[in-house]
Amino acid sequence: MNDTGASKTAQHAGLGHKDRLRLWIRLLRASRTIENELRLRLKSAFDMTLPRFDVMAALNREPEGLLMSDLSRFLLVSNGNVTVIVDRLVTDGLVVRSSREGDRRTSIVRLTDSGLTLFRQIATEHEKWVGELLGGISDEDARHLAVMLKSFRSNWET
Amino acid sequence: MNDTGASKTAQHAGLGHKDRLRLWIRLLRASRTIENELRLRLKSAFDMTLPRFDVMAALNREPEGLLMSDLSRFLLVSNGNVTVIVDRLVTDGLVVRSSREGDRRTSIVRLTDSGLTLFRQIATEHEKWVGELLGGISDEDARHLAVMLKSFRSNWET
DNA sequence: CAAAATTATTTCAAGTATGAAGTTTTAAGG
DNA sequence: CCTTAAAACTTCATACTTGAAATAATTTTG
Repeated sequence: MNDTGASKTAQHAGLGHKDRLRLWIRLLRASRTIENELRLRLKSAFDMTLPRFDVMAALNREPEGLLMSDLSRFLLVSNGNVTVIVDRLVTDGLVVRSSREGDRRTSIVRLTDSGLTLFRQIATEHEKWVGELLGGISDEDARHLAVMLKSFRSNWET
Repeated sequence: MNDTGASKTAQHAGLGHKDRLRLWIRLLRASRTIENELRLRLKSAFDMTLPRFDVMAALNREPEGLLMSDLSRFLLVSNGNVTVIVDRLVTDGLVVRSSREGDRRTSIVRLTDSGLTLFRQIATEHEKWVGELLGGISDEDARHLAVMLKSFRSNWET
């Protein structure tokens, strides 16, 4: 089972790289698989796209609203991207931009009432879907995984 | 540490859903973070995009070449998408479509010599980057994670 | 305070991405 | 055979995404 026995502490370059590469590929495939399935279901059940739902979910967490740059940072997508998605949600009446006292560069983005209503409907189903899609992972593993994924970031983000 | 004690076998609906949702969000954030960083580095070091590199990596695994539909299935992206990316790689001389005896609908896609040379250069760096970005995860955790992520899929893919 | 730097956002070109519709070719049924 | 169905792609309209450049407002500095 053990190879050289040096693997566990092989920080001195290159040895664990193959394992990490395999892990990255699996991580990517898992997240693409889930994302594809969620996209399909959102489309067919609610005529909603994933990026729009993501923005609504972020706004739902902050009843006070968020700046465009907050959305960009939180969702890990570019500024220009957020602009387009929010524009579309505004057109659909699900979201509003309200101007802010003291800083005319920014505007705060909030869910409208109908946006909130719709979000809650979708979120209920969405949560079930995720529960189902990740159902093959035990509760214990799920928690373990979540902890690992939470902490990995701080190690290289100077 | 334990709450009710019923969590481990709570298959009867709804209970683990919140945990799974959190896990999904972390999974998505982790993979977006890594993807964003890799995209940046590929661009600045090799003027290469991630989708093109993904196609080249898939082709590298199969010296015999792959059908368009094989690429689509393996990379989990649509047919139309693969067409565009491969078109671009052909234009750049990194890949060729060669027609096939016996079935004129299909063509086999392969790396060219220069495609293979370039891929190997990039892959070396790419592997280091991934090793670095996932370096915060111990070897043991990395293996554990990889196993979990490999098997989760079969549970709902009827 | 005025100039310079910073911050927040939008605009734009280029590149992905999907899913549906269309084309060409092959396989299956009769 | 010849029609029908199926398979493998490509094309197209629409939507998302990035990163760079442009705009506008605020803050910092000399």
